[in-house]
Amino acid sequence: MEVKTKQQGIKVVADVLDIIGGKWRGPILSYICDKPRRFNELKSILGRITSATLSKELRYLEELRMIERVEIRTETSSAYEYRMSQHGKSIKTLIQHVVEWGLQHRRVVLEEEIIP
Amino acid sequence: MEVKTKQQGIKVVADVLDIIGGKWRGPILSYICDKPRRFNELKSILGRITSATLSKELRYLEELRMIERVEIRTETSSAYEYRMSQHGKSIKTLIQHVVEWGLQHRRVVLEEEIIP
DNA sequence: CAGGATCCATATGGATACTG
DNA sequence: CAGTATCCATATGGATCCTG
Repeated sequence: MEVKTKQQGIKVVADVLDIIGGKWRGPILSYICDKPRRFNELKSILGRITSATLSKELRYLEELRMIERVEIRTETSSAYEYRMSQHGKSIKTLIQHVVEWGLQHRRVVLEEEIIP
Repeated sequence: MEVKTKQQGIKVVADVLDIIGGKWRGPILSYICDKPRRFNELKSILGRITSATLSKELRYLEELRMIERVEIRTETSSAYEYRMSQHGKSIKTLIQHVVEWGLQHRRVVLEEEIIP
């Protein structure tokens, strides 16, 4: 698979933006990336997200094969955690590229504002 | 400038998504990237965008220092074109990274669907 | 040709309340 | 703890009409 037309490239970019875009999906992925997280753990790290929203976003990221919901059983209890899928892990590098460019962007914009 | 906390990293990512996200900003940048474009040229390439929307998006990308609006004067007429700023050009590489990851993502998701 | 002004449709995420 | 169901607020982009 490769990009043959600009139209296709644009669609591929839109796919990716759908995954890391929106208000929460980027942050959620970035926290799960570090280590598997429990539902309420994510909820408290993320701050102002509601259960309903977090639930929806997690379902969607699962559907996209970015994360997996796994049951953790002990003798006495069971719990769930969310972790990156094998494929999901690969987005970490991309996010690093995004951050790098974003920092450069800030430098440029700030400099222009300091020395107009 | 560097990222010291995850919170900062998340903000930087949000900055970038604001630039290439939304329905039109990615496509607009990608067409201007190739070569300078006129307003109505963009409008017709982009297809279903209205003047009002295109106008808003272009103003915003200018404000972000991604593109520049330049007047082209001849003896008999004047016209405007939009071109990437020096800084704006640097996003091309990032978009390539995004496309590469996006293609990999498609491969993974499609394969899983073919062989469930 | 290159837009601005105004008003409107829809999608995203939020508030609230509830369940096993 | 880990969610779901329902309803709702706001933001993004669109439709339409107008201008120099």
